[in-house]
Amino acid sequence: MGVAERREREKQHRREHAVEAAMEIYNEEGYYSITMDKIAERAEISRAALYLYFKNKDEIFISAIMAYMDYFCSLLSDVYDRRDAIKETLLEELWGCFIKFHENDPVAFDASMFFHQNEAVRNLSPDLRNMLYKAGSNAVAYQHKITDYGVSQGIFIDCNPRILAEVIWSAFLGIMQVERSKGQITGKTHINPTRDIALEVLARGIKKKHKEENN
Amino acid sequence: MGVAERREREKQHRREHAVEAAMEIYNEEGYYSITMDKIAERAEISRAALYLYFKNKDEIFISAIMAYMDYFCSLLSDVYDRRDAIKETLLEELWGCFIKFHENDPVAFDASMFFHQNEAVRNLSPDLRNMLYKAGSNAVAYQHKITDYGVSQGIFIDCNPRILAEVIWSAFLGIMQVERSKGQITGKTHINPTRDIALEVLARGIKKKHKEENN
Amino acid sequence: MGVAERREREKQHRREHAVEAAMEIYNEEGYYSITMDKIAERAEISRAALYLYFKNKDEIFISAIMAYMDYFCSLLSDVYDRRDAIKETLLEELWGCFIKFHENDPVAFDASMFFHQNEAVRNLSPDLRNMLYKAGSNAVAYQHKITDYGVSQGIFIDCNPRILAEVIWSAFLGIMQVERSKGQITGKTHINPTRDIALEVLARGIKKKHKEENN
Amino acid sequence: MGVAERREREKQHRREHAVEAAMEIYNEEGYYSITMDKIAERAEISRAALYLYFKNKDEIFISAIMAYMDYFCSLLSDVYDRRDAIKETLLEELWGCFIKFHENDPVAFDASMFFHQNEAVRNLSPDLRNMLYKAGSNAVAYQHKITDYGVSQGIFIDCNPRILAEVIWSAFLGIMQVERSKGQITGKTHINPTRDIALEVLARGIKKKHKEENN
DNA sequence: AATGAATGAGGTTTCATTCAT
DNA sequence: TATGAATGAAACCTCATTCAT
Repeated sequence: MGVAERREREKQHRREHAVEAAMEIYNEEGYYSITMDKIAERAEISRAALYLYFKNKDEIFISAIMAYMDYFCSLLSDVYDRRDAIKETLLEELWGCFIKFHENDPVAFDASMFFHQNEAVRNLSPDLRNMLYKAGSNAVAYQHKITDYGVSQGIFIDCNPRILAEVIWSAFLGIMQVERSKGQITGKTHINPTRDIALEVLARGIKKKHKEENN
Repeated sequence: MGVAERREREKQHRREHAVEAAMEIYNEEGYYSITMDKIAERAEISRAALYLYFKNKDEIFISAIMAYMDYFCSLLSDVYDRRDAIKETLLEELWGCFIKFHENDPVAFDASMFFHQNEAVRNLSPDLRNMLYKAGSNAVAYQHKITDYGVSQGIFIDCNPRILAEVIWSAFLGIMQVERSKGQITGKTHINPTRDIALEVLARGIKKKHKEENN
Repeated sequence: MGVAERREREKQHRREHAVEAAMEIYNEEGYYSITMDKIAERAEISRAALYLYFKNKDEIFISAIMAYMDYFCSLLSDVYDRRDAIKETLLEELWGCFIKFHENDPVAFDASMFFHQNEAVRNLSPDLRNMLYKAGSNAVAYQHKITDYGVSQGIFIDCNPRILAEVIWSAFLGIMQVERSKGQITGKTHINPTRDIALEVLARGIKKKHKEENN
Repeated sequence: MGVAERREREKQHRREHAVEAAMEIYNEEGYYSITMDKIAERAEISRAALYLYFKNKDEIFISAIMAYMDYFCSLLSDVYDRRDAIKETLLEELWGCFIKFHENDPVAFDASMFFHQNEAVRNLSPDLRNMLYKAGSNAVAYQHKITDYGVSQGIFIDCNPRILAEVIWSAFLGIMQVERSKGQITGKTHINPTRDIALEVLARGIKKKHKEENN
């Protein structure tokens, strides 16, 4: 029993090692430079051993993404649960989910986005593509629920909540990508002023002003 | 000389054929599915001949992007030149540049963005990466000039124009990518409402209200 | 002692399980699709444990074949023992051995033939190849004895009994293989008419007609 | 033109080289020991070059088989065309087709049979499997026509010609396989007496005796 | 100038077998 | 005794690029 348990934990460790290795390579050289060879070398196991833990190359990557999407969903879920208490700062809280998601592990965030927007998804096996799609849908659904609430409560401007959610998402994505692309060239990432001003812009545009309301 | 000229023109034709072929493949199958073989077949040239016109595979793609970036710069330049006349709708005009850039050739737009944001850029030869960077900088510089003008004229909120330019750019990028990613999954692209509401949000957030100013 | 005995019996059980598993896979997917993994899974043993019972992969298969060859020899031996009583129908009885051998376990029959005719035998270890060869020789020897008797008794045409035995053997083999190959393509196996007519042809060709003799 | 022609011929040469190499390996080590590496080495080209001439590994082998099946069909077709002239020795002529087929290139004959009877066919791509199937059907059709004629003319015993064709085919196959398997073990192949006696047996069994007819 | 031919380098996956526990 | 874990060796295939003609 103790044996089985320890084994399971070790196995889990190695899986994680492999995933970390893959992520490091992703970060340093990009998705299409990931090879089983490189992962194996970094994780200090044989190439063949990787196939003990993962069915194929894609699964290594996807399994990391899934975990991060779950984390993101939990953030959103938390905000939604506290919606009545945080009514006044709903947009900021929502924005905070993205920020936390990103800051918790920027590389994993990148990777998640990479797979949601990139052509790479086309070449995935149907199984994995489906998993990915479901995880994505889940997160999107939570966002809709939050913006829906914001609109219904008169906190956000009166427009289709789905589209509103997309605008916020888009803005965040765009900012992160611009930052990332600059980071690639200059070597520095995370220029926070952009994010702050973006939130300000969003806030001005999305939130209904009380004054406006009172008129 | 007439001969040399004609030759040059023919050469130009083939280059264009190759570039178009590469773009078609990019659109249909994605960047990482482009192969010299496929380009050669579509362009009806031999694979070896491609190396007469381009130094290597990447150059084919990059040369297409360069041309489109030039077009984008010309759009921005035009707006900048008319800045005094269009002061009132500066944001809309700027936004319009993005829209035109995108609608003129969505595939080329995609491709441009792909290379600016994607890891692929890291694996480019320094030469090409430099060209790309310059073309990008050029466009960015124009955007800065426009937002700079907007801030200085009290049309936009008072914040770092560079960051403002990035926010606009980010928003547009984000929207396009969300649309594209949805297109990949649902088969439908270009849900205009998102773009419209995004502009509205941006406008509310970025433009200084006269009322606000007069107070 | 009781313990040792029980252990031995258990060991024997597991060996049999493994052999059965191997045969099932052979039947469903073919010899070259047999893997230690699949055998282990079906036999509900660990892959490593297979190496406790068998020296290597081939031995599993071969040991099954050996058992079936023994059964075949016993059939032939029985016919030979009754040779005087069944003189009149010697060919039919001989033929019947093949039929029984085949029908008792068509898969094992296939497997036996597979190894006797196939290239696979070349890649066996000398040890195993030898065992196989001896088992085969044994069966062949019995057949020779029977045809020898047939010729000597004037029941069969007067020709080298060894060759006669081979002709019968060949005919049966050929029929089975044609049937099997048709089975692979049409999904139906065992078209008995072929076998029946083959026997008729053989009988006409091999058996001396009494009339002929009396003339 | 001369150039293109010569190129084509050279290409043909190399294809043949590759096929020969594959066949040699087949002969020496068996089908499942054929690897692209070994073929390339023997044919004195690079592994990659093989993919210029053949789509994949199987195609190398199958293309050889197809050629031999065509040759076999031509033999059968010739016999059928001369059927009226050779009525008396129809069985011998038919048998002769098998003999020639086999003797023209025993290895190729083996290979043909291998693919028709072996499990290997299951793992073929549908395309190749289809080609193989058609070539096989063609040969079978010819055989049926010949036996059909034999029965209708009262040369062969009165039974289903399709089955008769199969019996002949089976007999030949069986003989060849027994010979081959002996060859594998003793190193000698082609024990002609077996074939001769087999023909005699078949002839006695299949051909209607004039005496029998006159009675 | 143009191209068919050739290939080196690299990538993913499979599997029989060994070994520490 | 039994097994989960690990791996070396090998197989197939792809593709950007070079080269002789």
